[in-house]
Amino acid sequence: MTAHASASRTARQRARAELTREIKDEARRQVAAHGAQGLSLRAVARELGMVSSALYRYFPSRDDLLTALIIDAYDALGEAAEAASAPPADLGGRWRAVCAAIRDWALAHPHEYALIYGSPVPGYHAPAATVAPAGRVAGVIGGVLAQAWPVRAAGDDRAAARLADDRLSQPLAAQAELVAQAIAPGVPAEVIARALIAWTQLFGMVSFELFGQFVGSADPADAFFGYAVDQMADYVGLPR
Amino acid sequence: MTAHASASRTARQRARAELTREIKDEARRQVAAHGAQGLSLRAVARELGMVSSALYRYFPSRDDLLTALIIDAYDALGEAAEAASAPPADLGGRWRAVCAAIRDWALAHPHEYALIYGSPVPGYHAPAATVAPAGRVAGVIGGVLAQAWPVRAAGDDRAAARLADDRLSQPLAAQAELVAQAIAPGVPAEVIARALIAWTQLFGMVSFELFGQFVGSADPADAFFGYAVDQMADYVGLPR
DNA sequence: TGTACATCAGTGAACGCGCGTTCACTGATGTAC
DNA sequence: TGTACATCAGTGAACGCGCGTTCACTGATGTAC
Repeated sequence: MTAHASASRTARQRARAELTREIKDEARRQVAAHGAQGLSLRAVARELGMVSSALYRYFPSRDDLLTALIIDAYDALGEAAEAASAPPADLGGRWRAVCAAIRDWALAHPHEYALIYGSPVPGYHAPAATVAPAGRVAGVIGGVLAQAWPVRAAGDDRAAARLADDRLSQPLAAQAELVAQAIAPGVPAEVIARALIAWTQLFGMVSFELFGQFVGSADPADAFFGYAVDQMADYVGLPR
Repeated sequence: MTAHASASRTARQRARAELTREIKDEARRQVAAHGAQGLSLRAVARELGMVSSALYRYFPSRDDLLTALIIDAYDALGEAAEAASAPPADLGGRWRAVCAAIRDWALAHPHEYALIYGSPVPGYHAPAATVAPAGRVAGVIGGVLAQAWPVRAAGDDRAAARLADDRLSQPLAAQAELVAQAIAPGVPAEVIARALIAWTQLFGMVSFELFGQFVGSADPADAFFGYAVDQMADYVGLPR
């Protein structure tokens, strides 16, 4: 093993990384066009000008390729949310920016969104490797809350009074404590419980918009989206 | 045409109605087991002991059979919600009962729930015939609000004060008015807007539970579900 | 630097499968007179 | 009530398709000495 060979990647390694990327890109294109079940190894190979069996050098099965796409989708959405939560703005502004980034990403990549937040693909079970990237968005929301809490605890606002009325059942309190430890240290369980509501509302709303459930009510959804994000900011105690 | 023939159904008509039902039942069983894409006309026919081409006497294509299942699923969920909203209980109790009924139905029929509230089946576009049954659940929620509003408008509670702070943008106000006209006459747009939030939160929460997004946080979801339903009741101004 | 060997990418053919849909047909059920 | 005809349900064979995955292979790239 020469110094050169160990330090830099061989041509083979570069080619492999490149092709792995191209396979995923083409697979993503197919998912974008026809949904998860429209992903076909043969079609990917065809499009890339290779023989279908060659793909097995890169992904051991169709499901593994799908898993890679799922992880990438979680990562892409997580990255968008993280970028939107970057500090310059005030805390309420960051919450709004994160929500908008999530919605925008979902609207721009509807089938990838469906891949991760839609109904699970029957017969496919997400392996453990998808758990960490799936948590990135939750981490961003937790981060905003964790920054907001000390500010709020210092003040003596209306919201704090309302919060005191919340009574969490024992199991919920325990779950909320664990969530706080994981993504929002120092934030009380009552706030976490409210954040879980905001979180489910946000994704419920985005899914409804994407999946066509707003036809006849909040369609187009822009106005309602902005309203809901503001209301939820208020609800979890973020400044307007 | 004899009086007999016109009044009662012929054996043929009875047989046809019966078999149509059996085909849908078997199709539903397949969707329950393998999801929407696991629905195969050939497999349905096989299970019913007939030849696959015979199904075309009952449904002109696979998509039409799927549409029938979707309509039935909306109707089943709508019926469950309607039954739960029946009067004896107080208004807050009815809201809770409706939410619980929706969740219970979803947990009992996860794949049918996914059929109607999950990601749309790619390549399949729901025809107009699905719109009316899809609105039944919304109608139930609207009904509870419509009954609650006069009671609340008469009293002079904290919630009414909070409501006055809500400022709806013009497009949202217009959409909310239309919704009110359709399912909750007399209820102000501000309450409708809040109900839209409760509605998306409810289904977002149910979908998250079903699709596995609560792993690591609100799992099992019972405690959180009860909490969220209470919070949302409060939020839309229903009595505890 | 040059040679012998090991590793790996990509090929091409094949296996075995299930699917939706069409079509000409047989035989049973319903209708009109 | 009985007969002639029309309607309709179900059959069986076929069309044409695409899929995931395996396997023995060739030839290029990388490694050790």
